[in-house]
Amino acid sequence: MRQRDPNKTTVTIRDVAKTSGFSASTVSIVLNNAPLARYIPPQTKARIQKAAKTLGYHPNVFAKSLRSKRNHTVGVMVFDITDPYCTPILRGIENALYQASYLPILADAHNERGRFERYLEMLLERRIEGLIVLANWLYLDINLLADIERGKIPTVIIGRELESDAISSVIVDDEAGAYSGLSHLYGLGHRKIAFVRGPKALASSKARWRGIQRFAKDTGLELDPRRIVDLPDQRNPNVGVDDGFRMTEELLKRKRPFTALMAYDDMTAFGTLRALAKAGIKVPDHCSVVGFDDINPSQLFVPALTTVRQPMEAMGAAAVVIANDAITATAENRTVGAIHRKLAAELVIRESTRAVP
Amino acid sequence: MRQRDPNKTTVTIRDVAKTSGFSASTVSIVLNNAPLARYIPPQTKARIQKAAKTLGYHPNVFAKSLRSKRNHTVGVMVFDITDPYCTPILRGIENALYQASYLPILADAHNERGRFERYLEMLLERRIEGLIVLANWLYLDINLLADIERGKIPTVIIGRELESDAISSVIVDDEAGAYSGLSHLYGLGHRKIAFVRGPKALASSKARWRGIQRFAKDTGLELDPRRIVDLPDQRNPNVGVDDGFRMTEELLKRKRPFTALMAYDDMTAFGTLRALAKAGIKVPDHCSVVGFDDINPSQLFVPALTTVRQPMEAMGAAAVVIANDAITATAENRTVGAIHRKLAAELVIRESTRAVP
DNA sequence: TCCCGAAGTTCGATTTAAATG
DNA sequence: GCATTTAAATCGAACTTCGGG
Repeated sequence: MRQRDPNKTTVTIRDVAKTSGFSASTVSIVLNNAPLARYIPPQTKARIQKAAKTLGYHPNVFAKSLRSKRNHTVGVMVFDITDPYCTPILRGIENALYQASYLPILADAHNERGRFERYLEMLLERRIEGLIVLANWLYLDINLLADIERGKIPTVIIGRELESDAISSVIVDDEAGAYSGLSHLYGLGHRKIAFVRGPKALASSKARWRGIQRFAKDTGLELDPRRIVDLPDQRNPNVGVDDGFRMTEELLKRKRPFTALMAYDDMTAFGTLRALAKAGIKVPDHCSVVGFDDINPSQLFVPALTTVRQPMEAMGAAAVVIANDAITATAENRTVGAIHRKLAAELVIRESTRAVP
Repeated sequence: MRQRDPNKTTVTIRDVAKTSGFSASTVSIVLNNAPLARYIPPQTKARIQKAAKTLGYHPNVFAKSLRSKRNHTVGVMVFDITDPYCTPILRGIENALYQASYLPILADAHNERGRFERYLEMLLERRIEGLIVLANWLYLDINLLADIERGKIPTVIIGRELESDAISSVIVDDEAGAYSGLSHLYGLGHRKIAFVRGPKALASSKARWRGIQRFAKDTGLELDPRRIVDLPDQRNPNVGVDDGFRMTEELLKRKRPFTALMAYDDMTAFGTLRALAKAGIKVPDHCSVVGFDDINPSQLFVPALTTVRQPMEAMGAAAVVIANDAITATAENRTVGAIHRKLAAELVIRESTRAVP
């Protein structure tokens, strides 16, 4: 026999029905403003709405989702939330999601493949409506994409363009960004310029270097191989500083003087700044330094770092727009192809660069 | 008439039942390893498990949650995710949650009250099982707590102890931390020490200052009011740098020489470093500087900042433990009182402090 | 009584088909 | 037929009860 819990705390649609004097169906129709609601007299509507309000009725999202197969939730997978590059992007995602009344479930892969897969599984089980992956560092390969595609979940990757082309992406124009950074140095009169390039395995390293080469070609600037070093292939972004330090010391050891240095990214530039300070070389007086990314600490540094800014919040927002479009398309049974957005980087001139004397 | 969609993509428990040749009930019992499962012969179990695997069966979480009223989700509310203080705590929360197979829903209040309330509403509607609030900055008052208590959701606040005492909290021992920071300076021989205190409205400001006063009393150190300035009451943590800069300039203007300075937090210290550099005062040669927090950029700085470290990851993890205990207690219909944990801060000596010559 | 398995009810909301005046 | 309302089926899984050997 049906036994209702007398001291239950949750109020259901049936409670609203009872106190308003109508059936659950009618309550549902009114409260959701369903098509049928147009036949229902305003008086009835008013009574139902009043009852719902006085009872403090909140529809149970599980029951709702069970039928509608929607839950207004998207998964956000980052590879390392402690990476300062992540946070502004996360902010952009969160903000755009908020506007669209979505809620993000956060997953941090800690740069570990196994953890990524486990999280992906958990997110898929929750029937997230979309997935945004912040692929700043780790290599994504095809296997885990298979999982995503199997689930038919609209997915957007930020910071990396996938070979497969089946998944949408948002990236920054690394080539043009590097071009503008070097152009700034060149405009200040620098000709002997050193470079700490990024890890070879990263697509962004290649793209940024293409920008450098293009500028050199355009202006006739000489790129001396003895003033060029490469960051090793590694995974943990936080050791980027140490690597930047080491590679700059390596550069210094070579005794090829330079009046400016372009670092792969801001983290690397911080290492450079440290190495330069240790060697007694003043920035920007004796040497100018340019970074890439414009992560939060860059503006705090003394001297504040001149850098090429990635529009991180905008990138996060752009990813949400793409995901949202794909989600509504899926809901309406339409199909949309993958979308690839490339956003412009912007040079931010601060204190670490100066005209060559 | 019942019409099953032939090209449906989701596989349900009934599908597993059909292909395994047993009923849905049995499948449920086996797959959840329910109490009744002990009567079921291994052979049956094996067949069911095999069928589930080959079909790629994933139980529908909505249906599950609808009955069990549990969804293994907790809400994590931050006040500003771009604050570098947040991220390590978030990491600690995420990691502990992961161990316990919970997933976090992230909400960022942007330091806005209205946004906090809206998010709280959204989270409550989702029937989150617990709530962790990272209250680093904004003032929380009683109204919004009412909402929380009404929902009977286990809640933990990090970074602030509530007056009401009904809600659990995790904080750092600000007083002892400040004590140890000053003790370090004193041990290096500093006697003329300047202070940039935190905003008066913050509890942590008061606690840290108590630590300072206690140390002064213990050692007979003189606290000269002309070497003390206060940060204004404000909300945005990122302007902390500017305020630190301004207050340090104010200090410099007073012409009361000092050989060391204690800043309210690291952000403030960055401002101090900038002001000192501008005035031609070398750190640590002419002046030592101590911060508080040990946010990520502090170790990157040149000179790297000596600071009092908050165990941020541990604080996040501790909050999860408290929340988890409360959740299981609620599930078992027990009641637990609020728990208040105070974690020790740790002095981290780097490059910004040195013995007075 | 013990073992094994199935039928049926329930969670809370949506929606279709049907009933009422 | 029309306007208004509702009973009943449904979503997918869990749990209680029941029956046959």
